[in-house]
Amino acid sequence: MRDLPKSADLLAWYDLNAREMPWRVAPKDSITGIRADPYRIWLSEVMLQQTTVAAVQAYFIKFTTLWPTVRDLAAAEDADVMAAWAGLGYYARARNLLKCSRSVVADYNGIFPSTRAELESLPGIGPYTSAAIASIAFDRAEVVVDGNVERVMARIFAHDVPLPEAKPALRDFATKLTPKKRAGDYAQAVMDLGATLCSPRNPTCAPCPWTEKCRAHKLGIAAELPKKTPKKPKPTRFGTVYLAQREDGAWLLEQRPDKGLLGGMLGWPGNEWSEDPENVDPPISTFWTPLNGEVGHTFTHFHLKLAVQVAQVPLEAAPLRGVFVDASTFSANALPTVMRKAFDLAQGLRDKTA
DNA sequence: AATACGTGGCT
DNA sequence: TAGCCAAGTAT
Repeated sequence: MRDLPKSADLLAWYDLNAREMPWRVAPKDSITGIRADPYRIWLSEVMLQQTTVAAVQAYFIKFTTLWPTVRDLAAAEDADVMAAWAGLGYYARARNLLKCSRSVVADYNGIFPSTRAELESLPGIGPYTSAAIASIAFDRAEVVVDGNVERVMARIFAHDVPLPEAKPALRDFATKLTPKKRAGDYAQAVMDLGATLCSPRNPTCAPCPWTEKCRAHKLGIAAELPKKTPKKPKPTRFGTVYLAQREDGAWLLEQRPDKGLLGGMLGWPGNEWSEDPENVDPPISTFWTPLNGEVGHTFTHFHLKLAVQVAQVPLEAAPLRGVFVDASTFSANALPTVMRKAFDLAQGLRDKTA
């Protein structure tokens, strides 16, 4: 492969244009040997999995304020961590966050391991996150491959094999370009590039430090790459949730099983969501009022239309399922978004998808 | 290897 | 606006 782009050119761009983030060390500090806190890098990288920087910021501040160190997080109540994660999505990440923090405390004396292999053996840390932590927090020369890197490589090398088939080839390209020195800054530089200039829809090639070396730009096909195999259409599933409020204001909620959709999160009792749902007994025997409208929500692999029923129940009411959560303790913000939407609908708040 | 797993923003 | 997309991992 001739005329490869130079990592030094990208690093020079990064030194001037690095985006500020609460978990980041500025390039000038990184150059002088100041390293980011592995705990904060790990936490941010897990939060950033399939999630935008903009969405992560507030959660990161909240988590590091509540739990400044991995020991603090490991000692936290599961329910508090799940509630703090509510709204961020992919809840297995929060469950694995707890498992990982406890493993770091129990097996590594509260000190994050620095090698890629050790990191990847921890819950919730895969090939991308292990390489990101090892390079960014520990200055190891690991090859970091995420969606940004794949897109940038596909364009630089005008590689038109569709994803995911192209993954091995794109990783090989990334390996060729990754420098031994400042690998962490380089990784963050490619990701910044992908998030700003080399964006998915309308890449802004003029200011890119690698334009001249970019084969896709030369061919005028940057915006067409990477190719992707078409996705399957999402089916629509239907369901019903039951919102019961006791006379004293307490709400009837249920903790969902650890496995599966919204696993480990609090939610309203209801039936199983499917294309052809079966009826289920309401969680309390009482007079239920079906609400007008419905909650519309789209998950990764299906659309959901959710009917909502509400009831007021007396103090002595005994639920068949779930537990009453005190009005003083309850916060709709501790619910996953789809459940919060149902609450909002019951409160008469306007739901744009209803 | 293919599928399950959230959400909000952008076009 | 309906679909696409984001710093992936687990199974």
